[in-house]
Amino acid sequence: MSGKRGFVLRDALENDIAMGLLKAGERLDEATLAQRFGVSRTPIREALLQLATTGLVEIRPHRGAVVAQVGPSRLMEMFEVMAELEGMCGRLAARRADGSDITALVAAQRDCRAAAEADDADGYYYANERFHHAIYQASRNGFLAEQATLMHRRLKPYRRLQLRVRGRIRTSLAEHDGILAAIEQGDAEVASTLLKAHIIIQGERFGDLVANLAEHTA
Amino acid sequence: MSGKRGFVLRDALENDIAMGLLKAGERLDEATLAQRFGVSRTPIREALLQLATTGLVEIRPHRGAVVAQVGPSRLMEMFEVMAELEGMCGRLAARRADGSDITALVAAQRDCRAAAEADDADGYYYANERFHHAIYQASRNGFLAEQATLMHRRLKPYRRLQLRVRGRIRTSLAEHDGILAAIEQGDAEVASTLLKAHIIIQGERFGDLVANLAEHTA
DNA sequence: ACGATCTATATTGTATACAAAATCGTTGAC
DNA sequence: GTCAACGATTTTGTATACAATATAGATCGT
Repeated sequence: MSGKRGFVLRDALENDIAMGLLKAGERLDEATLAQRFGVSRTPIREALLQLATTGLVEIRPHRGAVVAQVGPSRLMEMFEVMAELEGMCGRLAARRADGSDITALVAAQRDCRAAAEADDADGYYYANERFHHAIYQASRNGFLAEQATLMHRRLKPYRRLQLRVRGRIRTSLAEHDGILAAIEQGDAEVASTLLKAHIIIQGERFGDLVANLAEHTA
Repeated sequence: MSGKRGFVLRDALENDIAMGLLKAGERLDEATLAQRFGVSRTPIREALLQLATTGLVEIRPHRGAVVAQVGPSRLMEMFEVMAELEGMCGRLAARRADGSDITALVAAQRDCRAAAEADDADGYYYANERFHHAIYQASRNGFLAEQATLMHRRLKPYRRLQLRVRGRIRTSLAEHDGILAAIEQGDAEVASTLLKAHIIIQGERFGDLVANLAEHTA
């Protein structure tokens, strides 16, 4: 009863968390999940274990798994680290990017602009993802690219929310222009600084969002 | 037949890899490991999965797990990232460290000096570990501290080897002095720069070691 | 009536049984 | 004699069965 082998389950759960289908703090019952995906508990447990290792869920011994609670302060910490990693990618990219890297970056930024002008939030989301991934690649440090991609995935759920913030897309696009220019010109420190700011701003914006939300629900 | 629950197995395997008991590229047979630890395959599989997620072993579908092959170039990439993370820890520590953080740092450095003067390589290894961990803590970014600790663990096997290099301990100790001073004085950029260099040098030294080894075996 | 302890239930953790896939050895053809 | 294809064996992947622990409910005592 399954072609659902390996990484598929993990991705599915990851996506459900990213999409908000599984809310933070929610219990992840193995039997229920097993039934829902039509597999036994074993592969479910393996998927949960992987998600726990990457920090998306928390497993307490004999007490089951829950979607990881990431409070605002923890989230800020994560964005702080992400900013540093992206800054590093940018710095290395400025030094090491070759023709094909630049081509990919320019193409991604073109898509970003198109989506922005069409007011297509989802489209911008994906184009933005490609843009950043292109920077990771351009760093010419495969390990760094992997780490950055992992972090990116972990922050996905929170990033997604705050793209809806009014005017954010336009600002983001402008920031991309600056970053792209710095990388093209090989200006490592500027590229790093701009990228760091680009990410940190997202964290701060998210902080505002959370504060707002807390106010409304309180 | 077991109080070996949870993280114990993972730690044991991790340690075996770090100690070189399990060589890079070596196959990790589930049945054999199960017998060796006196447990069934299930917890072994869980441990391997976790190690795979952190990158210490590689699992190829239906083809079993092997200790991850880290070539010299890959290793350099990892040290490059580690250097950036440590640099970040240092920068934040210089800004945010409080009295207890400084106390821990000074104590760790005292132990380092004692071990160095006694020519105790193992002792220095552990004191050095405490010193760096103290910096992670002092960054006052819990997430960053976790990430840095994880990276540290991943590089453990390689770090250990190159501490034997002649004169490295003395140099390392001197570098610690500079780093400690910068953090105490709150000089964020100096702390960051010194720490980055401190780590990168290790990567380069290891590069020399590998080159030397390759020469001898070729 | 409130609280604590003991028991029943449910859920996680581990072991075993079974299925699917890959490896290795053998056999057969050219 | 070499290479390829087939089959036997080994090993991974999944399901189920069993054991251990935590949770919740009920009973008893104060």
